[in-house]
Amino acid sequence: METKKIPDIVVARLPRYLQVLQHMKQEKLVTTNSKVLGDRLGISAAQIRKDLSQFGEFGKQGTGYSVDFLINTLRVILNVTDAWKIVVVGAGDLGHALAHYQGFTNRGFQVSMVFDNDPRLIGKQIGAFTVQDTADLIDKVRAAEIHVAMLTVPASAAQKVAEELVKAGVTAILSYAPIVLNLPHNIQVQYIDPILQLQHMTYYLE
Amino acid sequence: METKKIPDIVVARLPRYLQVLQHMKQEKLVTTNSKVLGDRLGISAAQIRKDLSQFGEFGKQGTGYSVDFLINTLRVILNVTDAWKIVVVGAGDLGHALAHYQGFTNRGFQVSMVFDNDPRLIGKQIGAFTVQDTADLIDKVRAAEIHVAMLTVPASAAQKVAEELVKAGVTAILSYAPIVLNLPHNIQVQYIDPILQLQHMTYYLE
DNA sequence: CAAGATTTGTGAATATTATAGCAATAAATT
DNA sequence: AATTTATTGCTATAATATTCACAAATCTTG
Repeated sequence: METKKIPDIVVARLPRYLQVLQHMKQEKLVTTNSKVLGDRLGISAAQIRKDLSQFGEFGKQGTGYSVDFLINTLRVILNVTDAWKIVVVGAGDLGHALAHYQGFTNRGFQVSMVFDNDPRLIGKQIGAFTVQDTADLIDKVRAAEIHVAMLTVPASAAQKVAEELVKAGVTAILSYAPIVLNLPHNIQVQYIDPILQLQHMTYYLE
Repeated sequence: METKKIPDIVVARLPRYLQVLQHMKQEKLVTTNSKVLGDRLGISAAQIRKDLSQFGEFGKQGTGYSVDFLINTLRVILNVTDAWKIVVVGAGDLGHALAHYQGFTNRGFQVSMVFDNDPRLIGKQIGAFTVQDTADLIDKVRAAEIHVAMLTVPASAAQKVAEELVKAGVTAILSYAPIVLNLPHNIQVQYIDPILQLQHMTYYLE
């Protein structure tokens, strides 16, 4: 093992490995190997071994990998051993969907607060959460020490809200707004825009 | 210009270029250049020029690119000059959000049908759509000649529904289910799983 | 317990992707 | 109209990423 700078493209694959391993665990598989993992992911076995070898030696020759051990290892590497609190800003359909989604807990996250600036939504209940006024966002998010946010406001509001989140101490933002956010370099930003992925596919259609 | 095989990684960037160009058009910008585009996208100017040059010569030395012309060109390349009809399967919160979303039309898509297998949802109205029974999916999607689908059913149902979509003639699927689908090679598949992106970011957090 | 079958981790070889740099061209300026 | 400035498209180069292939380690089988 060599602890140099790990390429980001490798880091990006680790969550997928973890996802498949957690499915394997549900299927009661106790051990696996790079060939099987690769087949499930559409990735070569060599790549999986190389990626993992960046972080240590987790397998055993002749046998492969312990599913449980590799899950735990990847959770440590990806920093999701505990659940990160998440703030959702934007209580529209998408915010609703995220606030209701049951899949976060066993993958390292938990929605903790939901905000919106629409008076018709403020105070309303969404599952376990009461929609709070975005005007109070900075104070409340800072007080709760939340560092991860999901942004589901309209594109026109996204930049402003993102800046408020940063002021509140958030350092990782997953934005569903179809615009490029302009934020300090130390802030992690990822985007979800289904249309980008649809257009990627239509390129290959007749 | 050389029409060899275009690398997929280049194709994946084109929708982002188109997105930014459409914003520029809204801002009434008439021309732009690789430097400005690159700054907005966090990509080098050379890369943008190189990517575009794979498809032809669209710029003018000393001036840059016409925003309108480049938008039209990218729409042709990405095959989104007309609007693709989309079927949404799964009428939960996420399906609702997608059915209501106003952003598809001017980017090459239009939701046309919504399905679910839950008797409590079938027949219900979601915006302009009546939720239809998944039992009728194959016939109705085939009859409507829909080739693009968004899958928002629970993970446990996703593989089965995806196979039905393929039988119905769908060749591009955007899946929100957090599992890897197993489908014929000629089917385009893309995934949206916010947790993968959250975990990618937490790797870099303290 | 020896022989054969597996499977890892990794250095070396290949392949792919990104960047640098510049001739060519167009526009702006004097 | 000559000079300067801006910007493309593209070739050459550099940087990254992937795959190959094999010694070493472990398990399986007779």
